[in-house]
Amino acid sequence: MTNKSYLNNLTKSEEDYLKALFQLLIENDSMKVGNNQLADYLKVSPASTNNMVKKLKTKNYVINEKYGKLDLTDEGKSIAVRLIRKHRLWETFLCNYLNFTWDEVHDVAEQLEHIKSRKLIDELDRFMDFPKKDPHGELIPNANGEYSILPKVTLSSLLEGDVCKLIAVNDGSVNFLKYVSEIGLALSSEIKILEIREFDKSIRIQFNNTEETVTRKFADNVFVKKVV
Amino acid sequence: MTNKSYLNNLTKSEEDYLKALFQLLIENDSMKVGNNQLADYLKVSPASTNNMVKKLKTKNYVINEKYGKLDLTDEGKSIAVRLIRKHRLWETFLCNYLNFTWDEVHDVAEQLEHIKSRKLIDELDRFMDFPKKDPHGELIPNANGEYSILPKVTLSSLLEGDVCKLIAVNDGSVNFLKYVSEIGLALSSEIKILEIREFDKSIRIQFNNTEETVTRKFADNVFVKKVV
DNA sequence: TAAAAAAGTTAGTTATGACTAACAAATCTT
DNA sequence: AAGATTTGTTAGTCATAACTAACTTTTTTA
Repeated sequence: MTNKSYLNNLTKSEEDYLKALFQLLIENDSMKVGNNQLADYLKVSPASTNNMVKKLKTKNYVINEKYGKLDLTDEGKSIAVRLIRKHRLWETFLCNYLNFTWDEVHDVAEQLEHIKSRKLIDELDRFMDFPKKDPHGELIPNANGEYSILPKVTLSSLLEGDVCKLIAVNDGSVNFLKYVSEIGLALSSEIKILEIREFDKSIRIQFNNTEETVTRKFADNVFVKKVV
Repeated sequence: MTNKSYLNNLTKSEEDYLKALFQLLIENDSMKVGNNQLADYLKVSPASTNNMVKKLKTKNYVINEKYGKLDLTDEGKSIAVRLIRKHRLWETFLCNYLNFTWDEVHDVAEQLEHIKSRKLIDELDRFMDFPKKDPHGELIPNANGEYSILPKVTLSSLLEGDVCKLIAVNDGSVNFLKYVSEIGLALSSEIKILEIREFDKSIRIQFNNTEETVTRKFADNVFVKKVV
């Protein structure tokens, strides 16, 4: 048996930790995720995290030596990817069929991703005709757990005069997502960098015949593909 | 504020107890549901039930005096009805859109009914164009919690020569549901009672140009509307 | 109606997964 | 390299919700 992770019966908490660790590992380019960092991310005390890490270590999902950094086993990764698949498929369903907006989907998808049924998620995938991307532009892992990661070029990494296309946004903050829609940005919008102000690194951009000034922090959460 | 029950934050367990009690009260014609009966139904020890009943009493969902029978407050009923609404809408979705069969839906719907989002369930309802009945023939409460109960005439209560239409089946047992589909019965099937055998109360029935003998126990779980 | 059975309750235990407080190890800083 | 800071660990507590075992009340039935 190569991979039976989809029939493991993990608690909601265990799943949350595995997914969080997976996402931190990606954000940090697979290097050095610490216990407290994970605690922070999950808004939980370091002691709780330490406990859970021990548990997940005995279950062979997490690799960690005392006072050392955290990593996931292949099993652990596989579970995390399945959770991300479920999360993104549900988000897609909520947006495309149930009239949810960008900023409303996250909380509900957090609940739905813990529903245990292989058939449910694979049928949902089929029902939507195997979507490739979720409403935030993130790639959806397929039923075999194959997972590609979008190369994350932030808007803030570009230079004056560059032109790019919005391919994804960070879905961590409801307020950010609302803001993005309010100013009229959407996936695939073409954005031109007009000016980067030295003083506060704020950026004047142009899109859809509009001009707008955004902060550096904003631009850090917008992922783009350079066009020119 | 007349009714805000949909924003109460109950645990999965609390919800399970309320729904179970509601269903037992209906089965027993609203009379005399006991602690141990509830324990039995939920496959849990009487001590656990006793504990939870106390908790739900202080929260004003359950009515019960020491050594007395159990009942639900209006609040309690309202929560239970919302759970039943969610359960039946999800079952309908799974059957009609995700290729689930009769016997596969129950377990997944048990999980889905605990997802907390008013918008999710109301939009799902709209998406399916406000279905009236779930795949087992049971009525789906509407968004205002209005709930009608099917008059439950069992197949076993009819007499020789009667003709009836199958309107619902008990969804408690996977094996029963599989059996129903296997012999070719479905909602709206017209059934004629050919003979009731005195010896073991087994019943010879005719439907779709087939004849079949079913047991009394089987007939107890098939709900019909008398036609002739 | 008194004994037996059934139903309900209480007390005490367990597992999960949070928490705080106190402590230990590792890493910065100068 | 020593002290300070950050990071990680341990011990002990709490709430939830299950359990068993022992006990009490109610109901049945002989």
